[in-house]
Amino acid sequence: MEIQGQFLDATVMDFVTDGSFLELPLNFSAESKQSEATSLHSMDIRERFYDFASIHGFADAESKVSLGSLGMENSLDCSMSSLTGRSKRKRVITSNQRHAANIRERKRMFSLNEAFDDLRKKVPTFAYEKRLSRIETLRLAIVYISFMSELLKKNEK
DNA sequence: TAGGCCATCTGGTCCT
DNA sequence: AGGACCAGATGGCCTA
Repeated sequence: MEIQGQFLDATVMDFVTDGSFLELPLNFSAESKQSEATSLHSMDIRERFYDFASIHGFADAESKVSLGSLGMENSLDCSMSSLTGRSKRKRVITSNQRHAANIRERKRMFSLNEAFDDLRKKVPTFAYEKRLSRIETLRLAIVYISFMSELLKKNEK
């Protein structure tokens, strides 16, 4: 099943980019048509995924506000230590250890990005001239999974 | 030029 | 104690 590179139009991208779908109910269905604009939006997405699914033959076509801006930086460490009941311990670290930690962090971020690349390949997109950012990838994946779950439920009936 | 995205460094906390 | 994880800061690159 070759999904990559065909399915993302500008409307979907806008949706994914602005993140407003996060406010949508997970179970968006044709039966529970809400009058809200958000539900219309979700219907649009859902129909587009249906189109995509039927094109590819696996569905029947019918069928962080920053803490800084809130002035919360200083309260963070007190709250953390008070929550955990631990006193802050100052960790002494040599420059060699710092260097080693930096390398480990780079490796960690590298594997995180590999995972994002894998996810990008799984998420249906148009042959979009611009690759999905990490946040767009996550958001689109959420939409896609919701759509597929819905599809599965429908096919079970 | 501003804003978005990303890589990297860094220090703090969590976990083994 | 030390590695993993996390989030903030910073700087570079790219695009509208």
